[in-house]
Amino acid sequence: MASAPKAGSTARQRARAELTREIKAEARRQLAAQGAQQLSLRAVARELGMVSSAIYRYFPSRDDLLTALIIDAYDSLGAAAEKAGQSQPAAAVRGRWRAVCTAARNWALANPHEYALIYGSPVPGYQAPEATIAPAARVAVVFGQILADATALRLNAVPGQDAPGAADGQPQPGQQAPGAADGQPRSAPALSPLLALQAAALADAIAPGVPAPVIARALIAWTQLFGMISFELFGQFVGSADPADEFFAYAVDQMATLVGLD
Amino acid sequence: MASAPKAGSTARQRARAELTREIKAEARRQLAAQGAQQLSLRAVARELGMVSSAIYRYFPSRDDLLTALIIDAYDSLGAAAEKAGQSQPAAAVRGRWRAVCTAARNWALANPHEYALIYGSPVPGYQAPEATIAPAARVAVVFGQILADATALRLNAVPGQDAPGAADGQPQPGQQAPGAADGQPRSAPALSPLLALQAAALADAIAPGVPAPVIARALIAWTQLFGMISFELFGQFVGSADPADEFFAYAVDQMATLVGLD
DNA sequence: TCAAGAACGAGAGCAGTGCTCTTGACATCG
DNA sequence: CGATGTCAAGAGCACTGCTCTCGTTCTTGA
Repeated sequence: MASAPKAGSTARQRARAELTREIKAEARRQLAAQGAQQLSLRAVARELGMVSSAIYRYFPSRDDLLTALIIDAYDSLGAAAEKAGQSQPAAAVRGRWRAVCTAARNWALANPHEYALIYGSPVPGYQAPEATIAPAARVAVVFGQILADATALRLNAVPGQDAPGAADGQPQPGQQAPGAADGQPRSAPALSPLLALQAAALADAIAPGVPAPVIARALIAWTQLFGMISFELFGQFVGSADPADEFFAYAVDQMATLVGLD
Repeated sequence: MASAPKAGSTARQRARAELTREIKAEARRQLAAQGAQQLSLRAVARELGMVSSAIYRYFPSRDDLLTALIIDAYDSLGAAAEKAGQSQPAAAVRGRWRAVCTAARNWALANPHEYALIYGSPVPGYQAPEATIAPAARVAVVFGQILADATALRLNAVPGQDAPGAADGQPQPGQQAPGAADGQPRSAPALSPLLALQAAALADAIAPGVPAPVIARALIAWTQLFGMISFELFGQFVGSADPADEFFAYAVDQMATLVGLD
């Protein structure tokens, strides 16, 4: 984000950007080492050879430092997901889905404290500021693109036939469930009006052209993915699916089928 | 748990049990009001009119107090799930599944900080002690019973025919996927050896007689459920499935179908 | 019954935290 | 050159978890 030192700045501004970056780097180091709870402004300052009050010139409070780290974490995870999403040909939607899910898990396993920071319980009174929602959406956008590509592929494959109730994202309730013969994985219950609306809005935002029922199922897969990662990371799997590698692969596959990825 | 004052104790023991309970109650109040991070032994002591060091006679450290609260939270959630699981006739497996899921969500919404305590990021160096795993398993046990009942029902309904590869919970890989005609929701990929083993062990523990593939899918549903609740509680749904009531009902239904609940 | 001993509450104290305020040095710009 | 704004530093406040010591009180065993 704002970590590239602008060339045309005064020395003071460059020094400020530099120090801001160093503070974040040291804070990230402590975060990775001991978790968010143990992140101490004083310790960061100590490590950087400055006095604690100086930190407040750069981050007005501990929460602001944490927010910066949260944004970085979202961006880091988002970049990993995007890279994984482009690692395969656009048409290989199922392979891309698998790659993105695996990338998300690997990122979480490699950066458990960062993951806990963004997908664990939010810090006490902490309210996610506006600046976090865009980076937070990056992973969702990757999934949306895969869905959109899959939908477009299906439409092209069967030129004369519309995707079931897809055009307006607002199918008549109870009308588009018959038979699982057209790529829809299975007869699905009709979406409630509000849910259909939410799905349509989501499609408009990040997955143009994708039918609402597919979006709704993708939401399921989305929550399943991060639920699974959280369970693994937070130790909820001990005694059941631990180690979780094979269960993870199985679940990713099942969810791909659920959302109708070929 | 150990909150009922034993009758045949000395006055001192009764006073100790009483005070232990009061400390936990006040701590729970603070937890509900401000979250685990803000839970302060000193504040608890202050509120109880005692001096902070006295608390250490009852809980050797802050973590021990938190552990007690965690166990209580698991028990509270487990009790809610069990009650919901028994709110309907045993044969109504799908209705029971729905009831238990809804109960879990309602409990989480009513006790967000307690939920975050047990399903959010684990506190810094906190390692879940042995005493927590039994209460933590209560919800899983409820789900296991529903699965076991569903399996038994299916076996009784088709007396001459075994459930596919169910008897030993260890079906021959790649053998039981053909056709979705027997209650299995859909052709499913074969389980990997390790996953089949984990599922079989899990079945032995809490869901006797349930085929391994069903267990594996139930694990998916399990992680999906808590992933969904976490996303709702931790604000990951803002802008997408918020409010989440209808999405929740939809997802619960889809997961019931996934695990093959009629 | 009565003394030894365990359990207890109170208090002082240590090391640490986030954060505020003031002070004096320095760089930048008019 | 001088005014202005930025900066690091330090002292200090209120708070935290936790330890240790000190009398007191209750429990228990001889």
